Amino acid sequence: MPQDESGPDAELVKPRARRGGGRPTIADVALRAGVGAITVSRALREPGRVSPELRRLVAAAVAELGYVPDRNARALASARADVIGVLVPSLTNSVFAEVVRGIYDGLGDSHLQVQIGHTHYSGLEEERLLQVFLSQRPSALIVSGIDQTPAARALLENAGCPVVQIMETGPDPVDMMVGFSHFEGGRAAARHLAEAGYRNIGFIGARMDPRSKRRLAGYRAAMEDAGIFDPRLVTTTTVPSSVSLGRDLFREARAKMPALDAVFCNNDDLALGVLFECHGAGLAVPSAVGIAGFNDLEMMEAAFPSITSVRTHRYEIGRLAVSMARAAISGDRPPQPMVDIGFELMPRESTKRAR
Amino acid sequence: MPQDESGPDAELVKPRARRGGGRPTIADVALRAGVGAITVSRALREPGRVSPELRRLVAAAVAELGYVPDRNARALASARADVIGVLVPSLTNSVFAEVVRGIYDGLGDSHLQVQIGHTHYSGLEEERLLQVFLSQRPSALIVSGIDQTPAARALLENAGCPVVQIMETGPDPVDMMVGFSHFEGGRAAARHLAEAGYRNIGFIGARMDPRSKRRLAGYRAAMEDAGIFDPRLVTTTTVPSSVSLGRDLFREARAKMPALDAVFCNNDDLALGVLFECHGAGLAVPSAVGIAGFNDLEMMEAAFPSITSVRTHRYEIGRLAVSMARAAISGDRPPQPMVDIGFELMPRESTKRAR
DNA sequence: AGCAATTATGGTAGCGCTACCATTTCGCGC
DNA sequence: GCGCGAAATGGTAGCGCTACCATAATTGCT
Repeated sequence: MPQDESGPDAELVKPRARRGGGRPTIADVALRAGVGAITVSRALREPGRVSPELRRLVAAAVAELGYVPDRNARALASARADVIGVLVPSLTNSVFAEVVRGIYDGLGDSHLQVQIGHTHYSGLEEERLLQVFLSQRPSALIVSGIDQTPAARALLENAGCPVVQIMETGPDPVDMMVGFSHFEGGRAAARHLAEAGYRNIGFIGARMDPRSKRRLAGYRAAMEDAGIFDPRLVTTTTVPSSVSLGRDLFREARAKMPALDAVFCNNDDLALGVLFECHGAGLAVPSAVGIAGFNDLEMMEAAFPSITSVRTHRYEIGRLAVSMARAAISGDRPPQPMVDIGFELMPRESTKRAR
Repeated sequence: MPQDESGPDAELVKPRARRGGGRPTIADVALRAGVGAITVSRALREPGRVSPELRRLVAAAVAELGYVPDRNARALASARADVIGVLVPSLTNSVFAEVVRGIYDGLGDSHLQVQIGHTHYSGLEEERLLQVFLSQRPSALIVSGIDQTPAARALLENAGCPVVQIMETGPDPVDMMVGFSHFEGGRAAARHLAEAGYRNIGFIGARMDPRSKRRLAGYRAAMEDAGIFDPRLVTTTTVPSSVSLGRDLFREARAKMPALDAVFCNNDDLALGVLFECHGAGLAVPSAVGIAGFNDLEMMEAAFPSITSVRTHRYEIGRLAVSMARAAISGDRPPQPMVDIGFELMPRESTKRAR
């Protein structure tokens, strides 16, 4: 016990104001409850290991003092921060915004916090952020995609915490995985257009990150199966996606291939742009041009005509990723470390060609 | 100095493996560089206070050992986490997604991290999150809006760190403020519609959070100025905004007021829904119905016809908020603690009524 | 030259918590 | 009755860093 407020040597050793600003500490709670500090710590973290009586005493003292544990001290002492690091390419992409919403919702009443990093679709930035995150000893990591650089992959493998890769499925998970096959998603969309009777089905893609490339590969597979693939049907750019880019790319595609009678778009923003371009150019949808998008954002159903899209379960991916991470943190790893959450083709007016 | 690796009492006091997992610490760097630990600390945080020679030695030792400072230890010792807490209503609202992007970009090369909390438009949730954030002693707080509950307001005033309120301007800032007048934005949009020759100008609003209410008030002021206000022109709901909700509300508005010849929408999602509803119902835009939105998302310009909207500077608000916070953290508060960043009316095809 | 005022550097003592081990208490089987 | 393992509780010693103060080295001034 250091000393009383007016102890004999109060002049000698000035009891300088507590650095922390006078918030109650675990020692204050322990004193008030008449137990050891460690018991307070346990009562808060593993209530099962403390007798009900003491648990009640501690709870009362916590309430009386308005005690709030100091996360920084806890993290330092346990060499583990109650933080889940999340790496996404971008938050303005509403697909990832919904994933992140799912992640937050999945936290529930746990004391975990989320730390978000934006890779801007750059592997190098991803490496850098991983290092920053790891320097905090996170409880878990959630990363987007399966195309990490070798260095990033090594960091993840030695992270010393659960890792969940999201958005995609693949053969070689670092640890756990929740996603779906973009290849199959692309294939399903292209097949749907072919079955609807369209013949010159274009592909329009922006950004062309790895997932977009796999959608393109799926499209190509379906087109080759149907014997109607032609490289001139494909129009892509590395420019980030937008609605107006959809208009531009569609114009470009038609210029290259005037017989174009349908397009499968990389994502829904582009699809919306194509729809507007058709309106502007007086092309009837779906009779003259069929349109299919990817992700099935809310507006696809509300559009006129409503736009066919491949629904992806973004919110659920976020929730599931967190729930798997939480399970792994508490020691019981999910029996199934890889989850293919699938997708759903949503056929709508924009591909109902009158035959 | 505790003891050598094979000191005399190495058997007595087992030098158990370092808890932290063997990462180099500041003491290792100090030893390597031949300086005191505190000098290393200073060389990293305030290089100006260390001689160039030692600075170089320290930098070399850091590089050799791959030293990364432990944020948790730093936060505990300094009673200050290098974290900016950010409270937004929702991240799936792309308006706030862009604010957040601006915030991240505004961090630049500082060592600050961002912690995001979602209030879900709830004052109580905002209070709860503020308490969680404050328990970490953040370096600064950025909160959305000016309508905090009294309890939240008190928390902010005693936060002990810079606080920036964003998205709006108002008379009584907690500390600093970056935003614009939603009232004036709403007024400008309504006035524009009136000047374009529309007479029965409706207001469509979803969610109706405080900012939406102020836009409505601005609309009403403009309408009363023009002598054409009628309460039946206003159609609102507390349901969250969406494109399909825009369609529904517009149908509702027309049912109530068949003479409706224009609408000012709370936001761009609703405006897009109105456009689709017009397409679906065969109503010509802009001749039969004028449409104006709010925020000026990218798709407004790309729509057909392009949609008039009030451009808000969301990304800039985020950037500016961080730069003000950073200035305040380093002691030089911006001379101008309140910034009205304004807005810009973007007149487009959807309100070009042929007269 | 002499001395205060200023720098640059270092030592010490925590920040508030938890890992680790020690101690105590209890119930159980023989 | 006694030993023994399990459960409950506590003490001690840090986790890695920085605030605070002390000391040493330098400067500026009269």
